[in-house]
Amino acid sequence: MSVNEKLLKPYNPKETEERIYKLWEDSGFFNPDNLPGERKEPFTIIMPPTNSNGSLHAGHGLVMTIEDIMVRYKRMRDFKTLWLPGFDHAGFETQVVYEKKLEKEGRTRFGMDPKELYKEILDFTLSNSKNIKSQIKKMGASCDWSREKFTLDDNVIRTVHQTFKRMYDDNLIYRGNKIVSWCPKHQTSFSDLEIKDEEIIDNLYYLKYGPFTIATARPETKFGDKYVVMHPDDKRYKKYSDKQKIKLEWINGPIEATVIKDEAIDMEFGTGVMTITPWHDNTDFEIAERHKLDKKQIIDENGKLLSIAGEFVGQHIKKARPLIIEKLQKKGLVEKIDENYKHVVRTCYKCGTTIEPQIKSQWFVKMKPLAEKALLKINNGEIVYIPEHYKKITIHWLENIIDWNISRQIVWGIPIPAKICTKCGYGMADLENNVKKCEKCSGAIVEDKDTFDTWFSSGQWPFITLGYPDSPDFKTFYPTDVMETAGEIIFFWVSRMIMLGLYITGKVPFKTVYLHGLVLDAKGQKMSKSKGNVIDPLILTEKYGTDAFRIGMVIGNTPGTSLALAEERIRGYKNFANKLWNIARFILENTKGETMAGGFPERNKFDETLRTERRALLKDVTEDMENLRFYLAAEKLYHYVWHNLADKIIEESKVILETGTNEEKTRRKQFLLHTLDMILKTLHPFMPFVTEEIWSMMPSKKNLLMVERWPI
RNA sequence: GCGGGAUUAGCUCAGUUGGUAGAGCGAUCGCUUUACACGCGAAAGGUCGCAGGUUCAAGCCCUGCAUCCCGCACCA
Repeated sequence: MSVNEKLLKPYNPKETEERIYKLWEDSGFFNPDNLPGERKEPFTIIMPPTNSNGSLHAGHGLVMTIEDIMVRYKRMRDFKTLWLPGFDHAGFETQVVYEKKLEKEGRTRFGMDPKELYKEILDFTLSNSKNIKSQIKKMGASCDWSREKFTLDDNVIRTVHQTFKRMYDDNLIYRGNKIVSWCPKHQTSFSDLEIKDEEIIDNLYYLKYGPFTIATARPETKFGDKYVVMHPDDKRYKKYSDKQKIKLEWINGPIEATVIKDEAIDMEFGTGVMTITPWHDNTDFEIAERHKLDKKQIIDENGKLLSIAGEFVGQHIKKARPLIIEKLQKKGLVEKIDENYKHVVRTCYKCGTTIEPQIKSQWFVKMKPLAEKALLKINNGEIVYIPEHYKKITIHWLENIIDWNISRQIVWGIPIPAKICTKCGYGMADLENNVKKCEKCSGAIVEDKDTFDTWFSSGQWPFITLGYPDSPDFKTFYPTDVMETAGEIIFFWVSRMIMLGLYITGKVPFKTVYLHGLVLDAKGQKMSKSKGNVIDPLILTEKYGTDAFRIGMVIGNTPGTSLALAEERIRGYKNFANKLWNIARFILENTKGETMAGGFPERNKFDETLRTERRALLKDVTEDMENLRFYLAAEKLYHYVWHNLADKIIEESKVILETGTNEEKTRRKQFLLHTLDMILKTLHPFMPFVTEEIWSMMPSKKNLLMVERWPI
């Protein structure tokens, strides 16, 4: 099909996109080593590794669009541009997805051979990532596939292990017997971030405990309670002294309780007296630690009562609670029940199961020293946050950081290279299987069966992907320039990358953090499978073209703000792609035979106005691009193309090209060609396919548009 | 309780250093005009949450208030 024939039909993204992407890929220009010209200054973005447990969703569409805009712009500005793609095994997330799949098949991971399970999930993940990769290509992403990384690649695991060892040697990682958040359904512990708070209305039970009345929402934990705690300043309980023993009748018979005075008690709450269950409550644990009190497990890992519960042993706490209350009532120990008690319970962020705090021996990262270093850099302004308020949020989090539990009791992840003493519980990092007995007590050791929190490894992603410490890539491209990701994972990922990056390499891993918001459905609701309102970006690109989807995701979407994705919106930008196509048709048809070489014939005042306008736009747009204000740049281009170039300039050109002198005609043709040239270049980062396609018909064309110079 | 954000046209949202309010979609009227009906033209629509303050000038800066959203912590 000749150029003109093609232009005579409406723009057809379906016919165009795959062909153009192949042109780009075959050119080799996605790889910074192959870019034309002298390029000294690098520009690097590490793509957030894509979860490989499903297919591409609208949020990914936004990531691919924004990052591609950045790298295409920088490539056109002569940077040695690297956008490094990756795929994420996504530890717990993927395991949850896979468990659901197993459930549907009537299977369960419990009782499965861990190696077998691992292999199944690996196959599942690899087949997903293959699919996602082709979907990323459909979005037009110009990333360097030759440098693609997977979070379970050998060198990733090796580096993560070395980091673990180094932190262990530096006393930044320790094995601790501490209270952790345990999900009884998923049978693993979590860090504090995998917890979702939920407000519920519950019963608050007022129970008689010897001479006291205690208030509790969880009577099922009270079997082992033998410490009764009150505030030292509470006048009501002045006559009781610290460590005083009191004999009293309790759920399963008489016990001896010990009075403890502790300032953690809120005198206003309930009766100002409580009993503690250190094994299953954070605050209680802390009180017990302070006073060196006994701790006893009441509830097992499945949420069932242990033998300490006497007749209730083996019962699930949910079922046991009313029975326990019944028994207490019979014994006359229930004073009253407040049925309207509003409080917050902590739940598993994935399944909503109530978290059961448990004391467990786990690996923890000491966060304070890491956070302090990060705070220094952030407060120094060494990392730019877009939008800015994320900086404050980060600082607030870092200033209040607590130690990070990095052990997970799941198979899908990077194994923790450590040995645990069976006698004293001491943990030892051991990369090469050298440890044969406990270094502390000489007791027998076992291999740690746990895996790392997936964020512990992805927190090292920027320097790992670039081949720390020896690779030339690491020297060239680290620290990276922009980390573009979802605002949601500012703590999970971004902040930890800063801390771990600083710790290992001594440098902040990126200079700018660009955080986008959530992509919501047209009504502004969060998309979810259960609500059935998930928008598949590929259906939209199929229907309206990838360019329409991309610019539709960008215009009017400020960083950090969530975006309601309405189909009509994308449709509107499809019309824009077509408009651009028709503008090109008009200009190319009316400038046949013209070349763009040489200067302009003498210009008159009128042309000068147009040229000034165009120059002002270019300056403005370039400034927006430099400041990552893509939503503004795109909108200005849109407005200029449609309401200036098409509505005004082309309309008056019809008259000039019809009735003008030869000189006027030539001058106008040149103006139109140069304007189209500039528009194609500046729109290219946003709408790479249609611009590249039109570019192929331009008289000024020498190389692919993707490596043309930005026209300023 | 601590922290962050939002409040601008019917809807979704822009508005960069303060200088007479913008876009898309929708709704109205009129056009098959040879780049484009995936289009063209015309008109409609906002006391910029409320109350003060700074300023020659405030959607934008300051103070207070209201409503909504999010994160963190927490009282058993």
